[in-house]
Amino acid sequence: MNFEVQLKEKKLKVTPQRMAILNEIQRNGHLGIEEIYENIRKIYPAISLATVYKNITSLYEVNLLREIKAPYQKQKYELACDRHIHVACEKCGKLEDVHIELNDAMSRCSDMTNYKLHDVSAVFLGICSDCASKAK
Amino acid sequence: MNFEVQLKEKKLKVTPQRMAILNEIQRNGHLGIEEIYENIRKIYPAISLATVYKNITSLYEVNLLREIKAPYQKQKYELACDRHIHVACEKCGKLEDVHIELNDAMSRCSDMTNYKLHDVSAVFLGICSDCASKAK
DNA sequence: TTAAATGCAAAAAATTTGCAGACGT
DNA sequence: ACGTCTGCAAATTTTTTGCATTTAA
Repeated sequence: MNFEVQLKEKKLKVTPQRMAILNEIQRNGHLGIEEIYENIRKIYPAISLATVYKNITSLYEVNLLREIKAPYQKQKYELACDRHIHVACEKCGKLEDVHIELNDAMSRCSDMTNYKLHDVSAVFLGICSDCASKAK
Repeated sequence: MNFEVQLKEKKLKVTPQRMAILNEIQRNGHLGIEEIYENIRKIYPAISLATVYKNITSLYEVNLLREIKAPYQKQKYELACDRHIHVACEKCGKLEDVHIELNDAMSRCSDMTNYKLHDVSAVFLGICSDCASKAK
């Protein structure tokens, strides 16, 4: 996936700050605003937090980014390119992607509520295997 | 469900503010902090916003409340008594409960990730029937 | 009686805004 | 050249904290 092309499609300018944000999120999978800011600052010390906020907002509005809202966690952002859900470890806070479909649940849900549904934000909560083995 | 009893079980004192918060959430289903504060203030003008925050936190910690984190929405709280998921309307912002199980998805997810999972936070996104009919 | 809860005010944290100058197209 | 984007500082908004006082148990 080529960020330059995607940005141009969305009529957003290709600035170094914007590219840095996208690359940073791509590299890490899921990041909060403050983490994005701090990580980019290591390479690009002049970037301003306001710029990060503004970019997250605009990238979010054109659907290049997606918010992840998980219980017990701060808001995080990920690239919006593929659809998936998440698991979160309640011990260590780790968040991971899981590529499963919830289509059957979505259609059951649609039947029950009369909503036209097209997406889901789902986070399964539990204990990761690392934490489970440490606990013993 | 009797809030007094539940609070005592959790060793929390039964104060009028706390009862007002629980009743308010029960009455409305899902509310954000500011809404809880404003609604209670109508009946109980002396309540302080800090008290609302402190109570939400303590009620949340003893599992009487649950956070709902939905994309595009502020954080809301609901009574934690029964397990269910949500649908959100992207047009009008309405949030509704849906009582379906995601057990099959949870076990698939557990198999794929080696997490021991026990809960899920899920919000299906789409358009409610009201908004769908208006759109025509 | 005593530990916990409240309300207030102040502090801290998170997010947004306005604007002049810089930069991508 | 034009309109967008950036960075800064200030303004807002949201959340937390400290503490004296009150209150439930």
